[in-house]
Amino acid sequence: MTYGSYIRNARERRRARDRTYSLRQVALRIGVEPAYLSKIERDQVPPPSEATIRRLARDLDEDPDLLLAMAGKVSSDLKSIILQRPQLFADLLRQLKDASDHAILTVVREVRDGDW
Amino acid sequence: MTYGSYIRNARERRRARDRTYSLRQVALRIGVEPAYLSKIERDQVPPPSEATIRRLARDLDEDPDLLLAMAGKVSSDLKSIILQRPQLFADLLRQLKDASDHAILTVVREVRDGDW
DNA sequence: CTGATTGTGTACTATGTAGTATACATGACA
DNA sequence: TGTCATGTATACTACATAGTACACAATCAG
Repeated sequence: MTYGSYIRNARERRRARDRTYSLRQVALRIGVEPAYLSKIERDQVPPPSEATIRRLARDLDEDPDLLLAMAGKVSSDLKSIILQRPQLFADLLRQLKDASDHAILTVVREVRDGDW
Repeated sequence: MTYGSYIRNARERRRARDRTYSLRQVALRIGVEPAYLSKIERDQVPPPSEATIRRLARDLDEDPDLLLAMAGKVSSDLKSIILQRPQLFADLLRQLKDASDHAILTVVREVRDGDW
């Protein structure tokens, strides 16, 4: 599923319960022109900026990291974490590239619970 | 140290041993105009594209991840690793944000040696 | 001392990013 | 049945990115 159609789906689902989730009203709340949001939802323009994606995620109650990923973007806070120690994290990520989800989750838990 | 001055330093060091590391000749080898490389080394322009940084890193035998980081960029291969599983890696990186270098290295080794 | 090489100043450009502004046709609904 | 909200088409824009092209003064090498 593309970025645009995912957004459209998410919005329409909410709209079924809450009429304030029309394209125009969402656009108004997140601070963009309706015409622009329309084009976004039909993939007629590239996905918007990180800031706009975040406002959209908040309004639609969606995971910002997921929405950003669908837009082909990595959250800027993750970028700056990597940029602090680029070689270390480069190694780590390349190691984990082909690991299973389960394996990564195990690492996450280990780090969270471990006594470093 | 800034991106530009780091490059200049690295190049001049090499040049002491190898006269083919003049600004002009490096520029020629990596495929940019000398005037542009000159501006890069004096931080008169923002750092070049990822592709150009990689060619520069190769020519100067420097670590591309480090050079990219100094340019404020995250390697596109790391990005695509994250984009495969954005939420998982987002959790992991945020967990490791304040971990010690030692702790991260331990994780790297664990993943490398562990039987997943 | 001269010819090549070096680094740099200045001007310009193409493409991408991230949108706005206005107008319009359609459908809901009171 | 008029008007109000909805989604969309079209045209335009400001700024950033990633450079090129050319000229010029200094310097090094034979």
